[in-house]
Amino acid sequence: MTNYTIKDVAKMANVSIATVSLVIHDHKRISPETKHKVQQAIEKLNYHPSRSARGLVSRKTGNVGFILTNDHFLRTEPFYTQIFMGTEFEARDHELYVLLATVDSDFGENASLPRFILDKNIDGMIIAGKVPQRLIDKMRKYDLPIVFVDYLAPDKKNSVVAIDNEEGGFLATQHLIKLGHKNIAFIGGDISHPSLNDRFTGYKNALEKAGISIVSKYIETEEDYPARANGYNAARKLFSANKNITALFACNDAMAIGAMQYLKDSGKRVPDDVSIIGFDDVAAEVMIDTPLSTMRVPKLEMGVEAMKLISEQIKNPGLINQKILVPAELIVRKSTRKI
Amino acid sequence: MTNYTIKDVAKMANVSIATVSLVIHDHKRISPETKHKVQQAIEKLNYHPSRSARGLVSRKTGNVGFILTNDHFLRTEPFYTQIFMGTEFEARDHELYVLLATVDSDFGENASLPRFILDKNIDGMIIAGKVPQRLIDKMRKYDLPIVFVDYLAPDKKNSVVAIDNEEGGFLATQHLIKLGHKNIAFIGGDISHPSLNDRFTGYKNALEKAGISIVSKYIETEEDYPARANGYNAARKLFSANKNITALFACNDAMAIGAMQYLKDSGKRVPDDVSIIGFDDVAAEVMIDTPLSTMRVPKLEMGVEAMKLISEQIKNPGLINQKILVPAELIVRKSTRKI
DNA sequence: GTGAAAGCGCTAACAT
DNA sequence: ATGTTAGCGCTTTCAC
Repeated sequence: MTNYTIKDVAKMANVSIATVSLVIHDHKRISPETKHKVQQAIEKLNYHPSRSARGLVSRKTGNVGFILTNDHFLRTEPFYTQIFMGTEFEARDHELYVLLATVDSDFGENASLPRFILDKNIDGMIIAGKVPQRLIDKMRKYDLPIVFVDYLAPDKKNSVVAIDNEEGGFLATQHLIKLGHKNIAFIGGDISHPSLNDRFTGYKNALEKAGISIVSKYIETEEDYPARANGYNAARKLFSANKNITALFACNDAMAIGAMQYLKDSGKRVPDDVSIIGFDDVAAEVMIDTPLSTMRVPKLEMGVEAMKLISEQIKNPGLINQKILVPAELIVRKSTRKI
Repeated sequence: MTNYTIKDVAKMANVSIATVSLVIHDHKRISPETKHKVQQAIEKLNYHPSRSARGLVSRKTGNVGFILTNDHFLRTEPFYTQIFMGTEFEARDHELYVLLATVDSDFGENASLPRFILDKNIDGMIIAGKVPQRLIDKMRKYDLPIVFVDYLAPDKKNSVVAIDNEEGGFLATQHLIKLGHKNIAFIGGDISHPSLNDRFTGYKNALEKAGISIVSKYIETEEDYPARANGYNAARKLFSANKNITALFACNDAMAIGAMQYLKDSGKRVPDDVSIIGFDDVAAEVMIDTPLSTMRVPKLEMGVEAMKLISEQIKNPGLINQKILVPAELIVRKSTRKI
C-alpha cells in the first residue's frame, strides 16, 4: 500500500519519467512495446498519479462542485440525491471528483458562497434545482464553467440538462383523458418555477387538444412549495369546493402523496373515486397500498449528462451553451383507472 | 478574480515567501508587525493557498471520504444526509473537503472500493451507517484513519460516534408507560443491527423496571429492513392478532409511519386508539395530521463530531480509538396520549 | 525574526 | 520514439 511515484514506474520499466507521462496520457508517438512495458509496471505497482502534482502543473483541481439548496437536499423524496449519484457515477470516466455543497434556500444578502468557490477548489460547477438568483449572480463573477440541472437561470445563459416538462405534463393529462376522465384537476406549488409551470402548460394543452374546457375551479396553484403538506392542503381546497372531480394531476409526486392522504382521510378511495397521477417517480416505496401512477424522470441520467457537459466545458471553455432535454415517461401504477 | 500566489503576497508585503508561509501557519517567531503586513496583503489580494501545491509538499489531499450504502443515501428519510451535512459543515474549520461515495448494500465479492480510496485521494474516511463487513475488511487494508458514525464494526477497532440507543429505547418506552400504557408493542426490522437491537433492549429494560412483563406476542421483529412498508406489515401482523395493544414503540420513524398508515387504513385512530412513538426524528414533515412523537437524534452534531475525530486522527495517526455517545431526546408530539 | 533554497510529483517544451 | 529539464506553488530545513 505504499505510494509509488512516476519515478518508480520509470525505473521499473527502464524508461524516463517523460515516457511514463506520455503513456498515461495515451500519446500517439509511443511504441506499442514501450507502452506495454510501462502499463505493466503501472499495474504491478498499482500506481496512481498524484492529483496534487498534476493539479499544480495543470492548474486544475480535478474537482467539480455540485450545488443545491438544503431544502432540496433534505427533501423527503430522493430526487436530487439521485441526480447527484448520476454525476458521481459519470465523474469516474472523467477522472473528476464531485464536491457537494448546500446553500440556504433564501440565500441572504451577505450569505457566503460555497467554500469550494472561494477556495478555488473546483474547475466547474453543477447547479441542481432552482436556486436564488442572488446566488447565481454571485457565482458568475468567478469565471468557472456552470451547468444547470432541472433549472436554468431566466437569462438562459448557461448549459442545462432539463426535463421536457411540458411534454410530460401533456402525457400525464392525456393519460387521464384516455381513461375517460373529463373533470381533471391540477395542483401545483410555486407555479413561478419554470419546471412546474411547464407541467401546468402541458396540462392545459392536453385538455385543449381533447376539446375539454379548462375550468379554473379545478386548478389549485397557490401553495408556495410542492411538498406533501401542500398537496394535502391543495386537495382539501379543491375537493371540498368541487364534488365532481374524478381525476387529479399533481405537479409532482410529493403533492400527489399529500393529496392521496387527504382523500383517504376524507373517506374517498383512490383510484375508485378519484384517479391521481404525479410526476418525478420518487414515491415508489412510499405509498404501500396504492402505488402512484406518475411520470418517470431519468434522474440518474440527468446527472450523467450534466457531468458530461461540465467536463466538456472544463476542457474547452469556449464551448457554446448546450441544452439537453430529457423526456419523462408515463408509468401507470394503481392510482389511476378507467372511469 | 485572478489567482494570486504566495509570491504576489510576499511582494506586496515586502517579505519573503517563507515569511508568508509562516504567517499563514501562525508560527510563533514572527513579529506582530510583519504578521499584520502579510495578513493585509493576503486580504487585499483575496489570496487562497493552492491546495495542490500544499498537498504536494505535505503528502495530504485535504479530503475526507464519506461512505454509506446507496440504500441509506436514497432512503426516504433524510437521516444520513443530515449527518453528511454536519461533516461538511465542520470540515470548514479543518480546511478539509468531504467526498461522498455510495457503495452497494450488498457489497459483492469483487465489488470495487470507492474510487477515492483506490486513487488515494483522501486522508481519512467516515463510514456512516451499517455497511457490509466485506467492505470494512477491504478498506482497512489501506492504512487510512477510519471513523464510524451510527455503526461500528463488531470488533470495535475504530473510533465511533454513536447514539445512545439503549437509553433512547428506554426513554421512549418509559414515556408510554408514564402515559398509563401497559400493553406496549415493539416493532423492529433487522434486529441484528446493533442500533436497533439496543433500542429493543431499552424497551425491555423499561418494561422490566416498571414491573410490566414482556409479552412476546407484542414484539414483531421479523422484518428485514426498518422501512415504511415493513412497518405497515409488522403492524398488520401485530394488530390483527392482538386486540388489546394500546401503545407501540417503533424502532424508527419510518416503521412508525408505516404502522400509522396501517392503523388508519384499518380504521383505528392515532393516538385515540393507539399511541405510537418512533425514533430518529426524521418524519417532521411527513405526517400531516398526526405529528409523530419520537426520540430526536442530533444528526448534524453527529456529523460534526465525526469530522472532529477524523481530523484529529489525520493529524495524529497514533491516536487511540475514541467513542462518542450522543443522547437521544424525547420529543412529544401528537401521536402519543394518556390512556 | 526573516530569507535562501531544496524538493514534493508531475507536465510539457525542447532536445536528441 | 524517447530523454532532459524547467517550473507549477508551496513547506521546511538551514543560514544569518
